[in-house]
Amino acid sequence: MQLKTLCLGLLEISDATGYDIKQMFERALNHFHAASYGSIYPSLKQLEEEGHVRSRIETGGPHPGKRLFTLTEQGHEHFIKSLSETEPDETIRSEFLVLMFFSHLLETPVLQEKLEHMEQYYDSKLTMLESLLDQEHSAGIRFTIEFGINALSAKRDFIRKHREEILREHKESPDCGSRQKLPVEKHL
Amino acid sequence: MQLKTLCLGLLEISDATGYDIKQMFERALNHFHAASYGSIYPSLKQLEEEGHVRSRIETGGPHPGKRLFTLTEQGHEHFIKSLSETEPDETIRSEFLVLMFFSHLLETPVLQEKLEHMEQYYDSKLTMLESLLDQEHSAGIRFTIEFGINALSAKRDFIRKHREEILREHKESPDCGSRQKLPVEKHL
DNA sequence: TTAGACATATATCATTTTGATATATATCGA
DNA sequence: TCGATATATATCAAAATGATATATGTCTAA
Repeated sequence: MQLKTLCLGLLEISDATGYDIKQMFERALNHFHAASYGSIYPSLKQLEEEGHVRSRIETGGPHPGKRLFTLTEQGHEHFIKSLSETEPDETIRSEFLVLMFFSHLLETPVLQEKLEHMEQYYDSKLTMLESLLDQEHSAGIRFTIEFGINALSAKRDFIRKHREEILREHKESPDCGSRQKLPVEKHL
Repeated sequence: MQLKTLCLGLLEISDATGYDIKQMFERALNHFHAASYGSIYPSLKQLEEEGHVRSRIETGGPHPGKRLFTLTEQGHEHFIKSLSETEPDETIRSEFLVLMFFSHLLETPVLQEKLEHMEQYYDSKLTMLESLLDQEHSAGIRFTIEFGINALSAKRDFIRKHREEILREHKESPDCGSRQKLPVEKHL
């Protein structure tokens, strides 16, 4: 699913500026989809060219001149159709696991620092998600929050459970930066 | 961390062609990092220009003409440094959760199909990961596999546990495609 | 009261990455 | 020996990131 489509979806919730959309990504979609201004504004522009959204410039208010986008009937229809057609999957890019994959090349204190950092990372994400539960949400949105909490705590707990063991093993192992090849099957 | 850096890391394991690197991504890094040919080949080219890798054309073998890349000492050093400096985090893009977020706009049978699809998706990923455990691995690599299994099963089990409930609730609720606004706080 | 920090708001752009396509040879099984 | 699949490289338009620039509004502590 392209970002354009997702913007359409967010405009189902309420009329919004590009800035508002960015906010929604950071607040409500934070744990499963990111987006940058560099893609949001061009998306909105294209969407308007295609007739899926309309925009008007606000005259009053604290920020006159801001551009508010509204979904058109065509855009609504298009979103429903796209949504029905997207097959569910997920993509993960974990710098943390890259780090762990090559952890034999790190020094033990560095590895320790990374593990602690990651545990904190998950903790802060969890706190953020849990705070969302204070508000009322549709069943679907509630599902995404609870799903996120479930996944995040599983990962945090895994680190908690294995950190000491990993660190102990790591301290005892030899290499660390040496140029020798890994004891790994070529086609692993 | 850029793909270039990661390619360097994979060349720590063994000399490889662009194709081999793609294979490693699909087999060993599958559950936490993807990469396409369109970025792998250019990365390798740049890496060579920068002196981080060297390449030679194979003359014999079943595929004469293939270009084998080797890490240079400089490349090795560079990788260790980059690795120590990357702060651990992870990025998730879940089309599945996008679907769930807007699930009130889907028809119940469609939602049901998506949920089943996702459960299968996690199952097949799990099978793949579990098969990796047959081989011997460094502690770090073993960690990435077990971490992946842990996270994947948490997510699969969450769907299993809540699928019926979600579907029941969904069937009872009204909207589905209607243009009415969501009962959601604007700044959720 | 006012300077500085932070929030709101939009825009642009080089660089990176994706995803699709094209091409060619090798291998393996029916 | 035909066709499917695996090995191998390359290119490119389109999408997305991440950084930067700009401007105004609001809140707070000296």
